[in-house]
Amino acid sequence: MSTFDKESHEAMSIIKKTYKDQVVDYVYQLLLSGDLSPGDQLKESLLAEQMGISRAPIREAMKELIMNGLVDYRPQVGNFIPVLSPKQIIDSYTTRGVLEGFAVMETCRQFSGEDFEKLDNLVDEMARFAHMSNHKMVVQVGGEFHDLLISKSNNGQLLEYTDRLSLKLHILFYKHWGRLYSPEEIGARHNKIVESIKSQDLDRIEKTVREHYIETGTKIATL
Amino acid sequence: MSTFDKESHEAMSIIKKTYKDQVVDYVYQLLLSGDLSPGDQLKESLLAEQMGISRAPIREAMKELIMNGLVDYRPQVGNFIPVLSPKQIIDSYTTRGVLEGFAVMETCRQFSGEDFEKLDNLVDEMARFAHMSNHKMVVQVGGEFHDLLISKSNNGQLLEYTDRLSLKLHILFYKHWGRLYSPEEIGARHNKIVESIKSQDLDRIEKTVREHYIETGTKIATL
DNA sequence: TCACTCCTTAATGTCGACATTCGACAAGGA
DNA sequence: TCCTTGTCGAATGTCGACATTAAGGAGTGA
Repeated sequence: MSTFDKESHEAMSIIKKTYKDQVVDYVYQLLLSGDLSPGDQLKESLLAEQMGISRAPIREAMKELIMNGLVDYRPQVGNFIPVLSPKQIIDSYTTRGVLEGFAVMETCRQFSGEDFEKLDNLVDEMARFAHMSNHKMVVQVGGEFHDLLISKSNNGQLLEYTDRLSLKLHILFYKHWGRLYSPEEIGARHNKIVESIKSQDLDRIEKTVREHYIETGTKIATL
Repeated sequence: MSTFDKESHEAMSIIKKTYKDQVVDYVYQLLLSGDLSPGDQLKESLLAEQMGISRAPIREAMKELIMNGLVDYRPQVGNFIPVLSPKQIIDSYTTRGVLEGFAVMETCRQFSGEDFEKLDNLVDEMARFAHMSNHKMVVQVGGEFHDLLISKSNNGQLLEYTDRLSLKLHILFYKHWGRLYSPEEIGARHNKIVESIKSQDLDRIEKTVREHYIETGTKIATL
């Protein structure tokens, strides 16, 4: 039907409508490209000038970035890209491990044979891309892996927090993810998670996922 | 010294400075007093008129309320007090239980004899106030109890989320807390937590705190 | 009666200008 | 030298007005 076509067309072309959303994406790009580094200040006037808009939508975007932990706000002073201490890095990853560990544990019985097949394939892909030093694809496939892990949970509150955390950690540290572990280690570490789910041992699952993230955080914190 | 006196005086008198903070507090009061109920819309123009200020600080305040989960934002439509379904209530309490359960478990060895004395006293107080049907004090002492429980944790990321969750749940449901359980049940439920910490059994501690909150959420969800 | 279109209304989204406040640096005195 | 004080610049905080858009009702046709 034409109605559907129209809707899907709109969905494709007008994904970003308000200036606020464009600003958020712009800042994400600045961070991912390295043009913006921890400690840098985001000056509203400067951003407004660069994007050819007023400060109002800039301020709106700042609030969203603050909510997602990608900007530190100091009243009457300004907005800064956060500089995470080693402990703060570990804390963030630990919290993510606590939340996702619970999510996976709680939903472990919903994983089908097809799901396990997908998970195994994703692990293989990660190891293969790691062997080819294609760090970008390692990160992408790793994202799919973790998305599938928590996809069974329908705890909206928990997913809200895990989404925020994974976004924050992705933006701030994705550059390191591909080089943290050897291809063999990457495969082994993620296989460990899949195996724990297959075991249906609740405590083991939760502990495995938790330690996976704590290990990752500890490693990043020591870079 | 006069320097100290001056600082403490300032800290006492100039707590609320910006209009934004005043708006946030104003909305909290509206919620706590019942003048604002789930489903109600917060119209920027109306709030601005009521407080004699412009819409700019109102919008700033909305962002903070959204971040804390006390306002639902619908683009181009407005800001609404969230209407939580029974499942959403349970999800929120479950998530709080997961986070605080981990926090308490991880710090259980730091509780001193003095801490346990305080915890026991707080439980007694709660039961006593419950017997007197002083629901307000039950809630307040309960807050002190839970604050002490997580006070040992220095995981900033985890505390950030637990603070947001406890604030949200307090604002939305504090009215019910005093009447959920009998005085005996209140004492028993909280004693169970203290006893688990005394046992130093990590799994038991985490499980106890978790179930404490899931139970509470389930009970509130059925009201 | 029902469905569709148009229009009005009221809310949010954005703008440019002004007010306020923090931080740094320079000047002065113990 | 160190501490205090005053000034200045630059950034955020706030304002009132205008632009844009979503929701609901009036009106028309079958």
